Amino acid sequence: MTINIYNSLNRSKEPFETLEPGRVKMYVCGPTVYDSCHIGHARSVIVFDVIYRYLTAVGYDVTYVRNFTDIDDKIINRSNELGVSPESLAEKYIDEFHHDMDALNVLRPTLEPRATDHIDHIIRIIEILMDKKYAYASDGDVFFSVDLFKGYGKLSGRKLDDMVAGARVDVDQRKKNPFDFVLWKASKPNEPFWDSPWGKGRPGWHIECSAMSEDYLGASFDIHGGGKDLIFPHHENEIAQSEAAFGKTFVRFWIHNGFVNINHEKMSKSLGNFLMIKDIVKEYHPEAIRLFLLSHHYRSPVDFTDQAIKNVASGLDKIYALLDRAEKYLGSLPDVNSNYHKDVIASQKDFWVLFCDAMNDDFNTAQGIGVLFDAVRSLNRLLDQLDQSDQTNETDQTNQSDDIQNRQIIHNECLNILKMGDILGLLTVSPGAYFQQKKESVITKKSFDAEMIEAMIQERQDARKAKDFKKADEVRDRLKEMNIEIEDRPEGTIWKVLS
RNA sequence: GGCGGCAUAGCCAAGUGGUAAGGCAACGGCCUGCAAAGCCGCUAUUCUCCAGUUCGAAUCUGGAUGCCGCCUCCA
Repeated sequence: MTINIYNSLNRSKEPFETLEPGRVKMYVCGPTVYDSCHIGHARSVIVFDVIYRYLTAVGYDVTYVRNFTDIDDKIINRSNELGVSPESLAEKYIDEFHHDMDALNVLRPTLEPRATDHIDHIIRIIEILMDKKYAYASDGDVFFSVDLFKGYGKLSGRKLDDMVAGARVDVDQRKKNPFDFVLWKASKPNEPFWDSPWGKGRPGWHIECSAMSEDYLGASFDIHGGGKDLIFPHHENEIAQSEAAFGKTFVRFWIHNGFVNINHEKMSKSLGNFLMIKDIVKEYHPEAIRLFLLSHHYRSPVDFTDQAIKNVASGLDKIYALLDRAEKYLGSLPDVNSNYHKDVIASQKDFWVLFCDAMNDDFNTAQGIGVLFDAVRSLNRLLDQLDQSDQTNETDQTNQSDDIQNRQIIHNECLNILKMGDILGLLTVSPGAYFQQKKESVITKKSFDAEMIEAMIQERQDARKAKDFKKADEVRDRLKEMNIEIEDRPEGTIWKVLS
């Protein structure tokens, strides 16, 4: 089995090979903790969450590091505005980040280091760069000299000569080249600072990632990820610093996710259209948000609209409804938490293998979700057939052995579906809990009374028994207006909330 | 100005040389008192347009048009 990954460094898909057999070392740029997380953060975090889950599931021992940038101009500015310390501001948003991501079923990485815990390490790397003459100091600031690093521009495809210096920003006159960037920044009065050989100051933005990745993963590691916007200058500068300091290839595979638009527009401060995670999880099921984000390839842009996510939510209902059917047939659903990576190599092309084929092709979750729905349809079809034969056949010996066989098939197919869900971070609750949760949310939101709904359903049942179908249909129409749909099942009438 | 990306049905979206997955929506059928759910069928002779390479192109090349991102310590 080979996983092909699109490597931003070479702009092509390449077979994934690790530095150490069976081990993956992965670093993903985490948030600067000065504000609440929005849907764009969610996408990045979820994309790499799925990559982490998949690599682990197929048997890799993955060390996944995702940092917090907890010292930075934006944090300082914000804390000044609010009159709180930068530390407490960072702490607050780290808590909120965890809270949001937990709500979205995101697994915690192996390590979540913070920049401020690595100041000594940062200073050491800057000293190495000073010794090697890649860096120069000026008035307490330290800059990296891009002209001296031969590979500068190799990730972003930029050539220093082609770039218009200072096209959009004033050039700092102390820089030897306008694209030189800050490694260490002298602190102004009333700003947080650490002592350094160049005076009191704080790290530049890019150097922290070089320090933390080296600390936990070494000077050379397998995967580095982040949003597309980080390619230049952040990741370009990380490469320059790390490779200049340590003399080794920094990262083998660079993975960058695309952006989220809101109603065809970029999220921006001026438009005021930032969609915060804490707000959308109130409106939509967290798994609907995941399914929505993962139904697009991770490198493509995603356009978030109410209609789009509602459509996806209908699809999620469909999967849970199937699981509900299967659970009733089997008595209980298979346990997906059992160790399953060993059976990845299947003798035939079952849905799990097809799903893995999709994932192996640059983590193509959109295609994988297609396979998931194929599996759902296939299992529904089988259950339909069994329902029909139940009605026509009497029990005899052959039926009993068929029954055992059918249960086995349904169990396996169901397990495949749950395994796919496990990789995508979906289908993590029981079908009963899922539909119950939807009911409760509509009851709370619209202040409906569950007992009232039950009473209406009973009213309709009574009317049906009396063959008063006109009245029965009226009751059903009234429920429909309340966004509630009923289903007459063999075991009784149930109701559910429309997405 | 430099660099990069995208354009596939009513909508969303896979597919990167071998004859168009999947979801949502619509319509027809089975089922049902009628519905709903589920299943079956139907829905792009065709992938923005033009030219080229090829036995063969949504996929490769050149050009046109449209949209978007980065070059601002924005995921």
